Amino acid sequence: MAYWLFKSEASCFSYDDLVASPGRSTGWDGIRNYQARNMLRDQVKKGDLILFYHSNANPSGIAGIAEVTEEAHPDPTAFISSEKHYDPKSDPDNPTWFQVTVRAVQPIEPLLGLPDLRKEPRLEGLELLRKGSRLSVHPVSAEHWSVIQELAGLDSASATSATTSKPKRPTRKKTVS
DNA sequence: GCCAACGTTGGC
DNA sequence: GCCAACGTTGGC
Repeated sequence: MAYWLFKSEASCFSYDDLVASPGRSTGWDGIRNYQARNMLRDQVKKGDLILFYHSNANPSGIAGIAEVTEEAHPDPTAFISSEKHYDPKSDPDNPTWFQVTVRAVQPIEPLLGLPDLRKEPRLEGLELLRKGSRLSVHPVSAEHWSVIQELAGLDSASATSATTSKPKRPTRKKTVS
């Protein structure tokens, strides 16, 4: 199980928007950067946990936790000409761009602001905090994850309970999509 | 392959 | 809105 940070412009799609989505879930579409694409496509796995970061926001910061519910599949918005992130060069038979599906797990209220993250010495090395960093999908180490849970006032038990307290069911094929 | 021009991201 | 830092594009 791995940890990630996903950025979203809050005015475009916020954590509240995710919570309000059907099934508290959405396809993480619109990624058009190869480095981020490669991680989405190759490394982000079902069950991984995500820090949902509001960029270009007032204030910017981590607004909640989400989880990966479906691994990489082609990003349909790349093929729709009316979409903002339409890419005419992407071939449906050999897609360039991918998305994963994510579901809201736990909001962080109040949001854990960027200045709070910057002043925590234990978060040194977090990609988000690197000068000039623009990567909208990147890994978070288990150590950094744990520090952020603490700063957010979530102990690791409560953060995982949201995913582990669900009734266990035998694995089965999806019947509805 | 180099690199200048341009577009985008994202903090402030 | 400003601007620094990146990523991409395209001429050569």
